[in-house]
Amino acid sequence: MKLELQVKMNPSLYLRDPEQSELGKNIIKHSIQLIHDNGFEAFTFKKLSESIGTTEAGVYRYFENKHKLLVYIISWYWGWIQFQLNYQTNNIIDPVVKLKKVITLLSTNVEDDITTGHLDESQLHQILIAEGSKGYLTNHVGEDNKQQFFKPYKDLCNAVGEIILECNPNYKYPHSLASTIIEMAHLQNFFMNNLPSLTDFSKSKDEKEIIKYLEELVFNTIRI
Amino acid sequence: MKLELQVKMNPSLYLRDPEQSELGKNIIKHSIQLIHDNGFEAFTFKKLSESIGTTEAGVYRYFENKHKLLVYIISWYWGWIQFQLNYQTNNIIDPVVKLKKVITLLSTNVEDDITTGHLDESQLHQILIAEGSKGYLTNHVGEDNKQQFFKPYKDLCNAVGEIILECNPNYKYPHSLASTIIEMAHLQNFFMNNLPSLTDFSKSKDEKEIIKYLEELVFNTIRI
DNA sequence: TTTCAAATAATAGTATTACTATCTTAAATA
DNA sequence: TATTTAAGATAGTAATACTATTATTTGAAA
Repeated sequence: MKLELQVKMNPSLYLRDPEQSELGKNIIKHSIQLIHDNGFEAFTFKKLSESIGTTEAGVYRYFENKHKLLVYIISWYWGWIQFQLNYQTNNIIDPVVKLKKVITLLSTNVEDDITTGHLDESQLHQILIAEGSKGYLTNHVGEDNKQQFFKPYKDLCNAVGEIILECNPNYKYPHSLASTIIEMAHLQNFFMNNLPSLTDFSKSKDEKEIIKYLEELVFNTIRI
Repeated sequence: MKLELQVKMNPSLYLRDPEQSELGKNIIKHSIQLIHDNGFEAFTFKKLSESIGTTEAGVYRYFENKHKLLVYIISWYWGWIQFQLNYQTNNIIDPVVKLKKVITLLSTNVEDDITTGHLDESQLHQILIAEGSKGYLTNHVGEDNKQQFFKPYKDLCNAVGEIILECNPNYKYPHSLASTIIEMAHLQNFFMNNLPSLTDFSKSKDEKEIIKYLEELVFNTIRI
């Protein structure tokens, strides 16, 4: 059985809800494809519209600019990860097992029953690795934050922080450790594949190594 | 006494060596100012040339494009940090003390005798926090890497990895831990000031808190 | 002292990017 | 049937990211 998952998005991110029309869905789908293939810098609304078979103006009716479209995609991803986290850790009592699940979830492309139909979650994971930080590394991060653009990321960070506290209620830096896990799950992957000497995974190039590294880091840090 | 420090730069980064002329030095100086003030996205060679009082073509004689100029600045910064590391840990025997010095060096703007005359190292530190990862998060990271653009970063990562191994010769992930320290020293600072709920430093907004967090993380991880 | 090469300044121009505006057509809805 | 609404088609603009050309200055070698 396949289930459809709807992630609720911040309406300030778009001008017209892309989930509500074929063109909208195509904008998201082709954006993911293009950003994945050529990177965010090379991505333009012109190329996107050509790839869809519509006009630039057509895209601009949905998104004000490409940055908001990127943040939309990133938000969707974090919402999806949040759902996966809840789903996969549901009914698990041991917080250590939970935290291990989280680390694995953040570090790998898990194939799953829960699908969204039109989106390629594996490509999304790759986009997050290479472009995720560009969502907030701007000079307008303050205004974006006021508009709640980063709420899904913060919610996830809080949820992971909660699990950390379940493991060790006295640990003083649950949020920082959570954001460290999330960011490093992606960055060590990027380094492993692109600048391998910044990691110790160059031989195997295996995500499992990243998981082992992060587990050791986390559980030693909180002294489990 | 003030000493002049020359950082040796990769010649593939520039067309004409900016250290060898007044215009060149002005390009670097004003680039740092503009990128610091408005961010890398808003930075253009047009604005830069206007700020210097030269023409766009004048800047293009020194740098092929703004990305190479950014990587130049980043490389210079890591070269300078490498020097600071060697200088500050010189004659220290205890590797734990050394590693603590490194964490402090990466997390703060240390005022120092060693100066470069025309560059503002404190602004550089801010640029690295907000723009550092944009140096390698591109779709041409592979080619840039082949041209050794990231050597200063790798050298630093190796040096930190060496100190980690001095602390615990059996630790399995010295490079990954080193890149984690370097990246997190910057990212936790960015989060603290821009997305504070991703950290546990929101009350004090004090770099010393980041140092404490990283020290605990590192020394628990390597089990000291 | 001349001369000659190199750096710089001044100016112009192009392709692409990041938009905005307008007008028409097609489809859905009341 | 009338009327919104979305989408398509087309045009246009300011800014960006360059390249090219020519003229002027400058400093070092002959």
